[in-house]
Amino acid sequence: MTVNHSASNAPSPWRSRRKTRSDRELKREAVIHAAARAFNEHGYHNTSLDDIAAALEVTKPTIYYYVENKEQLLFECFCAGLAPVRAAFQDTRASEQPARDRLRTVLLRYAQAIASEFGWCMVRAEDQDLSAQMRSHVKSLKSEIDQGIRRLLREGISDGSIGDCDPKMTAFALAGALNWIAHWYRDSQSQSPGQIANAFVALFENGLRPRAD
Amino acid sequence: MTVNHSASNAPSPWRSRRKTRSDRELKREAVIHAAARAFNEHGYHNTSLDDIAAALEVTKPTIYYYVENKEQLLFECFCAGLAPVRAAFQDTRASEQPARDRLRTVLLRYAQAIASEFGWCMVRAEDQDLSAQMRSHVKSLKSEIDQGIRRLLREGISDGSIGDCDPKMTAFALAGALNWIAHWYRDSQSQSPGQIANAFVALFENGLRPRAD
DNA sequence: AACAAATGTTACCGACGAGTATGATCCCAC
DNA sequence: GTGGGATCATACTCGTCGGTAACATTTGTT
Repeated sequence: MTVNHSASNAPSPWRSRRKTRSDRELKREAVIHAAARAFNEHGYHNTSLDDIAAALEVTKPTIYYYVENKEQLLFECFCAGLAPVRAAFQDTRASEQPARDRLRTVLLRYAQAIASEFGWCMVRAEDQDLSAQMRSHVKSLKSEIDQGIRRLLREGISDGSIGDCDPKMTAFALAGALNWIAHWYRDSQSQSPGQIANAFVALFENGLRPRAD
Repeated sequence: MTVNHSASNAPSPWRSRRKTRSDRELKREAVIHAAARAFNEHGYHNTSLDDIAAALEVTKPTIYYYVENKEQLLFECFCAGLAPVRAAFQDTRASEQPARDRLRTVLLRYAQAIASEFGWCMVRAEDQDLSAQMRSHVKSLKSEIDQGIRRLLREGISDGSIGDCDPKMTAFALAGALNWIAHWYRDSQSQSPGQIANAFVALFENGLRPRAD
């Protein structure tokens, strides 16, 4: 399947002729970004490296000049999307708020990450498209997120800000609801990622059962 | 990637030599089932038709004798997994319970469907691996489920069994949490699909905020 | 016995796509 | 102005895999 990617906006750094020292890093990031867009739109297997190259107005070997292979491309997209989530966890570690509030901010940033161009890669990477070692690498990163959520839940149960629940199952439910955003969210949607996250957080906090309140 | 599928149990109807009239339909279902297992384990693109054939101790053209092409194979898996969910909706339509209880039973059966061998196909089908017309077909079926959930939510808000919420966002959150089961659930897990579904339903109904109750 | 339909197999084609060998070009240092 | 590294294109290899044509075998029917 050959696809016309010309619709992508964000012009590539190739058309502008300026030579900085960090030029290379910029271009490398542009490659990752283009890959993310393409994967997001057509899926990993339905995106050829020629497609990505064409989106950058470049040829395939150029891609290989900045990246080892297609697999690493997916991995880099995964990491790019994951970084802000890890940062969110880092931030909450310093906070003194009750765990439920810290969890809320983490989920908010998580939702925004999923709604980003890297969201699809974050959700779909690992599966079966990666080599053994990269898969385990991704797996450990994902597990880190999962454990972080579980920890916040346990802390919440301890400090009384969260009701009694199974941290493992609850973390799965939370992550699942958020990850699923990558399957239906599109930029042009009416709702912003922040609004979506808020709606989700409200649902998870209050539940569906009507409150006497 | 060539994979050894010999570990699959469920012996294929080919080894047993008995000739019923519905033999063909049995074999066809066995093909679908084998495909589902293979897709579930290695992903759609990483599963060749030779792999599926090998799992059935048969050769590739035999697959084509029962199915038009690989795409239809995925579609059939999707339908096979979806059938019990539609049945669940059908059943609730006759019920007189409050909407929250009807929703609960639907979610329970939905979770069990996702945890089945067809779960992976249900979640992952559509995306970009299908032709235009099949994709739209799958899309409408999925939309039907989505609308069904939204309707139950609205009815629950009306009859007072469900608190005020945005039906669209809530349906997305519910479906996402449940669909995600296909990404982490494995047969040998400690929790049964029913237990998982119960935990999820409890979470969604009561929420994380501690109840005065 | 003989034919026809149903079932499968062997052996192939053609396309696509990841990855590479080789060389062209451009820029900078000296 | 020249060598050398950085950057990128042309043109290719090569394996895989979906799909098919042609043939074999079995079975039910008359």
